Amino acid sequence: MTLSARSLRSDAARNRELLLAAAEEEFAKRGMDASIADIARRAGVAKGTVFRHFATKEELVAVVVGGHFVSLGAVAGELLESADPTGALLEFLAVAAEQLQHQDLVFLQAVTEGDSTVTECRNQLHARTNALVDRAQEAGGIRSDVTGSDILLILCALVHTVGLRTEQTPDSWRRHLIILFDGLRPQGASPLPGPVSERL
Amino acid sequence: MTLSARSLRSDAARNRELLLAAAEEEFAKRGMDASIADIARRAGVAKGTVFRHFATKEELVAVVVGGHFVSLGAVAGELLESADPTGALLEFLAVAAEQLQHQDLVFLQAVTEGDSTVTECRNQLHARTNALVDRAQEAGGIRSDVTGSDILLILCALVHTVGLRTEQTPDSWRRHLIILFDGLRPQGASPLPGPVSERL
Amino acid sequence: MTLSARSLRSDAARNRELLLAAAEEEFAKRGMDASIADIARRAGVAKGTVFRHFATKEELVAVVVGGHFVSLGAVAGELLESADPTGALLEFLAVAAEQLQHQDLVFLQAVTEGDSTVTECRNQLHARTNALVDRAQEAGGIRSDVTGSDILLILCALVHTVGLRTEQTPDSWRRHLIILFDGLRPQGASPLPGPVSERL
Amino acid sequence: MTLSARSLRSDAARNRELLLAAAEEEFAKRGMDASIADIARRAGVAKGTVFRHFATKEELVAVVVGGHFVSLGAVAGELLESADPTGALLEFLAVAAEQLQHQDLVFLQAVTEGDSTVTECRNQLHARTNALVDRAQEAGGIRSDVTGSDILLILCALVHTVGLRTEQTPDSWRRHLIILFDGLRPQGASPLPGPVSERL
DNA sequence: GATGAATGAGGGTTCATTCAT
DNA sequence: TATGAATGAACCCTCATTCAT
Repeated sequence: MTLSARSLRSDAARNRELLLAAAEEEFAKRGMDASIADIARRAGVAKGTVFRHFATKEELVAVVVGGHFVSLGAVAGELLESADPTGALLEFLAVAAEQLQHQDLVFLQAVTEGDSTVTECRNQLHARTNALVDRAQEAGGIRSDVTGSDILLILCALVHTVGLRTEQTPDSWRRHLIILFDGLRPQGASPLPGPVSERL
Repeated sequence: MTLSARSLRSDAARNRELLLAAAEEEFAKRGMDASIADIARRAGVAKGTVFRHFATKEELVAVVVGGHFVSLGAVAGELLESADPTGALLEFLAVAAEQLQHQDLVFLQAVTEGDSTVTECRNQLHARTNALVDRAQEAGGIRSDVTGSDILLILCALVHTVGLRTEQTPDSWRRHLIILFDGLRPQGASPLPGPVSERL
Repeated sequence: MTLSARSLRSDAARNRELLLAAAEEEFAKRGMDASIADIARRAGVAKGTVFRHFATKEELVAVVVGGHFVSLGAVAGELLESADPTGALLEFLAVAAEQLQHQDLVFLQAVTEGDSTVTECRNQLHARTNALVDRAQEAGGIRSDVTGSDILLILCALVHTVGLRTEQTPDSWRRHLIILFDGLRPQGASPLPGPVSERL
Repeated sequence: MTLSARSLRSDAARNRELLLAAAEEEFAKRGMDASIADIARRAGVAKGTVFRHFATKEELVAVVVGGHFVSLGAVAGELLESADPTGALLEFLAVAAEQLQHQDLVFLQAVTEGDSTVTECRNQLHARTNALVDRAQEAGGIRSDVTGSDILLILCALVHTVGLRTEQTPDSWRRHLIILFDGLRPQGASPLPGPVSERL
């Protein structure tokens, strides 16, 4: 009974994963203009099934975006244990960029504004990124006038351009990430104007 | 008749400008989701008039985006005369960012893919940016492994985030631009992987 | 086995009652717009269970409506024994109105058109109401040109308005019922045009 | 020019009338469940055209319902000039019932709750009906404990049943109207409980 | 050239109904 | 028998685009 109950649910769970994967790809391609119909088609389910799993298109976006925040937060959490603070920050950026390659968090986040679950995930990611930055700064690895918010924002921005150039130079963001990182070095850093807000 | 023909033409020209200005503002606010109806309303003309001037919404976008390319190209052209190559590049970035503040070229460009006029404008902008970069590199002002494409792309990416954070820290891109520029310094630059394509 | 079979059956019977009660309330609140999902939720069962008991939403409506017919028919049956024919009719109307207060039979019946069970129940109610009317007419209590159909129809109509005015004057139908009854008096009654059909 | 402008508008005006007529019929048949698609089809226009004329389904309902209020109000207004107050009230009821034959105002009004234009129309109708009733009462033609609200409500209720019985006895409401009117006679009227609200 | 009415495809969402478990 | 996941038709509504005037 438990088994059958579980297997029933596992079908549903499978659809949920298919839907999230499909949504990920469709949102990556078309942003919020991705249609529920396309997502359903890609997942191989009927349109109605989408709404069984996610009450609203916005909720679907929130889950997708929230998932990224959680996942990035986990990466940051692990790297906070690293013995090499500066290297940890660099690795965080690399891993994060790799992971975000197909998503434009900055863009999709706009839709999610106000969803408390997503906000929470984001805040945690934020806190951890700030911690990573703090440690790198204390170690003298990066300039002291930069914040975690700056870095996350730039990171998202860089990744944003990926989708548009896939066929040509899908890896250009790697170059740009290094330029960014070089811009974070403390030696000879130019002074920055006004602070960035704490929100991502 | 010549008179009336001319006045008609000047009326039409005026409408065209009104429409472009309105489109600029609406696209800035809502991206491609801006509706023709809203643009027409803001321009003070009827919906049908939009299509008399621009066969398609995409064409309207193309003209707006193309306008930005031309305008940025002009800025780059002037700065190519500057006696201070490195300063010229920095200034170009600052002016471009300022100008793009309300437009997301990278985003809107996707729609324009394939429009030959826009491509041409973009190529010119590209060529001039490359020239600016070359001169700065020759002067030893910036690292030698970076291209004009890299810089334009990063610039657009940074500006992309502006719209979403208007109320909080509308100027965060200024901070990020400086970080970018610091990342361009030749001293101790980390090696970059593979080249970026020539296309913007 | 008998035991478990029986317990299953009584569970099913219980669910059936729960569903009918839930349907009654939901239909009262939202008419035919009440959703199966809401009814199931209110009854505390799964959606699928609704369809095990009632093949169709229409069938569920038919059973609910039929139940009212049966119940009203029973009331009429009892009152046929009364020693005061005119008082019996008045009481019938009062009791019926009270009972229908939350249901719009005339409305819901439209959906039931053609269901033979409901038709049967309705015919019985009809017959008994006609009998009540006949007796009252013989006793000289009400005008002779009115039929049971007239009265049932008017009754349903009056009750129909109840739902819409709940907060304001939930009892206005009591006033209207009396006006109706006064209209039934034989003294000085105006002649009525053409007969009403026998169907409710 | 005025001519052409007007003819353009007259096409639109024609569609508007076609739509209102179609809406009238569809709402009569299915109440609020009438679909925009059906209304458009019946009017012979595309779905989108409905929304050009009426921003919302509710607005369409409001216009239809409001139209009835206005029209009934006009009838009442004329009859207020009559030399025979009691006859005027009877005629008002007859004309109103005739006109409402295919509409269930009480039902559709629920949707319109809160629309200020409709409310205004309804209030005027209300005021005039009250005036008709007052005059009939002063003339001793009808019982003194009844209000215009009572009468309108009953009238709508009676008419409500029409639609459901079209094929059988479409005119049964004529019978019921007379019964209602007989119930309004002052002689031997039974006392009515609590007052009805002023709102229709 | 300009207008704005008309079109119709497509979008998000709901819901009765079916069916595997 | 009961469950609840899946389906797909239908709904209201938006919007780029066309066209008669």
